[in-house]
Amino acid sequence: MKSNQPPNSSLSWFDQVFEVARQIPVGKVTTYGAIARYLGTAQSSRMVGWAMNQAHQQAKYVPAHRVVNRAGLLTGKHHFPTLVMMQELLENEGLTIENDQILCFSQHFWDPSENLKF
DNA sequence: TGATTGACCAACT
DNA sequence: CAGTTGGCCAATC
Repeated sequence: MKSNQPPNSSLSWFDQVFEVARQIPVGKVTTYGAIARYLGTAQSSRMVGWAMNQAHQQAKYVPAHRVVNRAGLLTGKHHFPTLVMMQELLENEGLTIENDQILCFSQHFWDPSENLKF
């Protein structure tokens, strides 16, 4: 263990993913690539998904259900306690999901680079 | 200790 | 037009 964990300065790239994910407003969704791109590493979108895997491990609540792939598909639903939990959560926030795909995805898409831009 | 995987995206062939 | 590979950071085997 004891990987290369930074002492206590700025958050790691990994922790920044959780920070951005927590900033997603209710009823909005974003993509792995959008978060990765916001952090400056669009090609690291795979790690965003891996970060979500560790999301439940974080002390802070991370709305991983609001993070989907570029096609608006609930690719990460399989990692939730129940397969329908992710869809239920999104539908509970006013979204419409059909066949594991978010309808009107572009309308509910929330880009951190457009809302969290400095 | 090194190699592999992981909820993706984009470019190249 | 469709299939394959590269890439990034961190964790697991």
